[in-house]
Amino acid sequence: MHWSNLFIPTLRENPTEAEVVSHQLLLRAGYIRPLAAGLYSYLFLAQRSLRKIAQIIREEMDAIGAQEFYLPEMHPAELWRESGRWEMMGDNLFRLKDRWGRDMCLGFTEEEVMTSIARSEVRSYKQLPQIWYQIQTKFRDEPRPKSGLLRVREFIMKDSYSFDLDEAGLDVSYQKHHHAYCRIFDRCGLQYLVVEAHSGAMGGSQSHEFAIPSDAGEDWIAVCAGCGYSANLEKAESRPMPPAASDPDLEAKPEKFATPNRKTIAEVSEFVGLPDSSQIKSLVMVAGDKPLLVLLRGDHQLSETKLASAAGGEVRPAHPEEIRAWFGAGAGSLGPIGITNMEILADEALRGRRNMICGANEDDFHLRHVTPGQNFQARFLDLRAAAAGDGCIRCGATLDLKKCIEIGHIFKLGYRYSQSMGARVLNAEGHEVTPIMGSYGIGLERILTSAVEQGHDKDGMCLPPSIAPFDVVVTPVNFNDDAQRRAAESIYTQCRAAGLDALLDDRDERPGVKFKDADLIGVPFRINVGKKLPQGVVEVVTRRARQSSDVPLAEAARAVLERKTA
RNA sequence: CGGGGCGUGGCGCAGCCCGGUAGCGCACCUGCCUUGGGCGCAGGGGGUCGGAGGUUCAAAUCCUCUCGCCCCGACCA
Repeated sequence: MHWSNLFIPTLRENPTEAEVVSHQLLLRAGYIRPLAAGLYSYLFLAQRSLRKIAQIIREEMDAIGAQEFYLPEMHPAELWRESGRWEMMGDNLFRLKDRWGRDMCLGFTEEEVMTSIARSEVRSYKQLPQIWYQIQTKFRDEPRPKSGLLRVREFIMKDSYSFDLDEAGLDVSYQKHHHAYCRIFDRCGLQYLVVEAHSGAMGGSQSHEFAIPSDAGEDWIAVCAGCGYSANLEKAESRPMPPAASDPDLEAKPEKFATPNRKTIAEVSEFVGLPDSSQIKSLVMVAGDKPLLVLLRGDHQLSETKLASAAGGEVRPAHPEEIRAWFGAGAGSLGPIGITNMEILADEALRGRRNMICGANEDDFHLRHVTPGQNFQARFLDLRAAAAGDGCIRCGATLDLKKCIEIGHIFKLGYRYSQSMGARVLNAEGHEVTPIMGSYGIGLERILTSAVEQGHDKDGMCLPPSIAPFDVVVTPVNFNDDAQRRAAESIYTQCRAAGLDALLDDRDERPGVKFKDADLIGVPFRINVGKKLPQGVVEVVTRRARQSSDVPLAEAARAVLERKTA
């Protein structure tokens, strides 16, 4: 294509609203323009890149026997009521009414639609397994869209769904997806982690997340440098660092002492001259309408996800009035001793500890010499969030926390949807059974965004050739020079004949402008046709490495092809 | 939903405190010039100052309300 005819509105300066690099560059390079909060128009370059990403995904999904569908993105509420998600999704679901007043919603994911097709058409185990997918727009009414294309209200997702007769079959479908996802992200030129993930409130037994380490990300991933264990912080287990001070070795009874105006862990620590890890942190949470007293080591943080799993549902912090009513004291003076009106859950890190400090359930008083399991009883389980510096649960090496972008998620759904929506097949014995499902998502824009986050420099993007909008740009340094122009045209034709996505920068601009623009939009290779032309030589420049080499005119296209596939 | 910030030509900003003819850089158009990293010179077009109401002889500027956007937090299979 000829650049002079294209709409590639590059900007010299960064728009102020953009903070993360990928957002700035996608705007500056003329890939996208904002329409409203969390809604972007994908201009020519973005669309080309997304099409390449979609094609890679399509090829790899097809390779595992998945079948592409095209589904409605506007759904009747009835389907969502059947699965229970109409109520569960809350404000995140885009809802609307048709002219007859019937409730509708915009596609969030497609479990309901896929399951409804399966239940009405799939009758026999002989038809299983099935893997169905789509690459379409999804809608989520995010409370806070942010970071360019990273968190938006309308985006493109590849989501697939597997239907199997039994768990062994689901394992196979899951592994196929795991494999396909690795192929997809490899081909997109991304460096990613495969991490154990929380399977969520929707049930499900196993889940992995594909994560791109990046400061722009919103997920925290715990990574072990020793054995490679990695898990989403919502799920990660760890061995805590030992307490900063050893427990006093003495037989003593809990003893009340005054702590005037000391409410926080830090204030009490300073007052008693002991580290945070010598204290018991007491949090009051509410699951449904049931209060829970949650105990952690003073320097640890609660993982609400782990607590929710333990409690079997969503949890929230108790309100100050509730705490006052249940404990007779404020939040700064709580402890487990004497508490009989609610269940007490204690983090594993408190097991075996002795003579610790906790609140006395009386304002401005604490207790010392409190020994878990002796002075109070509790259910011990893993409740704390892993922290950087903790030991790996598998090998003991030090865990690191990395911020990541979640680009893909695979998920054993189990019977959640097939059960509630009544999908049934006959098995080999002629008995009616419920098929087991998996669901598997990839965010297309997040692949592009991650590629920019991982590949950029001060001049712009350095996109991997597989997903860049063009492979190569041919740049005659002086387009008014007839010889250069003719040579550039001929090289451009050569490139196209070689199967390269080529762009000819035929604009009557100064060389600096052309070079800057080419760097900005991230085309992986550039062929400069300039002052060496009289010797029959042009330059092939690799964007990412900023390497330039002289090649004979006739070999320019082949040189790019070699570098692209290298 | 809580906290903070910002809305002035396509983009980046100044002007606002202390009311008095709306400005700068880039981009855009015309001409000349120039051609290896966002040239140079000259001329030119383009703005309901987010919106509504109020105060005032007079509002981009002061007051009230409102809308939008960004950031932090909460939220987020």
